[in-house]
Amino acid sequence: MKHFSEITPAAARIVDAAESLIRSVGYNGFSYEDVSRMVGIRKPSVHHHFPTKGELGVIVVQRYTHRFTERLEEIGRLHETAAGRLQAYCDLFSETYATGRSLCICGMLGAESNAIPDVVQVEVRRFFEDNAAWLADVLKQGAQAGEIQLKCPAGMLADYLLSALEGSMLLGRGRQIDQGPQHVAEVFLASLR
Amino acid sequence: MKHFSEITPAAARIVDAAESLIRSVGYNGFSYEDVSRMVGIRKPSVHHHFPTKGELGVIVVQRYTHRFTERLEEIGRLHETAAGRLQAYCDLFSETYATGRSLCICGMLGAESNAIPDVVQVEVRRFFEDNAAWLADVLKQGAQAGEIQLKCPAGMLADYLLSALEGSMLLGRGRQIDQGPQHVAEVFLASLR
DNA sequence: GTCTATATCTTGATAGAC
DNA sequence: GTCTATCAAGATATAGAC
Repeated sequence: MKHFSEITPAAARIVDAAESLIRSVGYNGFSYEDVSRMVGIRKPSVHHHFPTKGELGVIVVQRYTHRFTERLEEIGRLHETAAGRLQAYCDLFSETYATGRSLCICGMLGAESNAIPDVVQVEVRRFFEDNAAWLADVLKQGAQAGEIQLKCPAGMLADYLLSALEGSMLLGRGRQIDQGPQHVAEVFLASLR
Repeated sequence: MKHFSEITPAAARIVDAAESLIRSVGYNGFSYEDVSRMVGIRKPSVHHHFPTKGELGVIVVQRYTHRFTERLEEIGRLHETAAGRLQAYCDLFSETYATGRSLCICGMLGAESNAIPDVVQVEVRRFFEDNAAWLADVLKQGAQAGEIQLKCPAGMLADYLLSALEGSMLLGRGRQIDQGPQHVAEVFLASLR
């Protein structure tokens, strides 16, 4: 299987379509036919770039995780305080949800975990581990600097915040409302003061 | 469409199977063939009880919501304090997840919201609204009684807790770990003191 | 309530030409 | 890189017998 960084422009358009479809209807909710329609090519042309659906799924998640990681690094550079970093992190989710009630790719695939190829599942897991570790780190640094007070272990709080963010998107979509992760940062940060 | 309370024992076994399948692989992850295998009858026999998949989905969610509501009433009777009620509420989710990393039916269907029949979506929405209202009520009563301190509006906190619970199941499954909603009550209640 | 048989469509995937 | 043609399997669903 090729690496996501080596894909051609034609393949990238397919990955774009697949990413958008997974966000909206999930891995088991879209087909090669859907992708081909969105990109404007025929089904076998999609298979030419990604022989199996599993390979396509893997590339989608790998590229997503890579881009997300870049945003995390950017947040680290732009914000000095834990509160600032956590707020910016939550904003990533708010912005995603604000775009047509889009879910996090890995939130969607996490729910579908039992019904997707193992190779895709592995990538989803990596995304969550990376995010939980990054959040725990931000919380620990903030506590050491005396900016925030941790009433629970940092790892537990990190998991908790990530859960609330992913869950708020799921809830918002399920309730068919525009209110998604917008309040999560507010409530979470209030609990650290 | 018939009401969930009027289903025959044969139909109930089909609903059991469908509920378990939705929990595990989602609405778009199971087929009538899967149901027929689990129940031990043929596909057309499943259609005899539930002509369309949408009708089956509706009955699954209606029964689930009804049972869940009964548990909420029970919690109201058994526990006097807000903390006790919230802890018992969180335990409902923990117990579900502890059973083979099962998700909440409506958490799963909330994610799949864009890819399920409208009639099912309506039921999912009702479940979330009911739960959010119940939680907001518990929080309000607890605050009035002076048991807990609300740093944010009750409705916002209710949504937040529900998000964290649903999200923690999704996260746990995505990370393939047994740790699910167990810590949510702990962290949430700590933030109210 | 359950069955066999069947219809119709969609799905993921391949062969081979241009 | 894209196409037409094709396939085998699976999906939802119906007809009609027992």
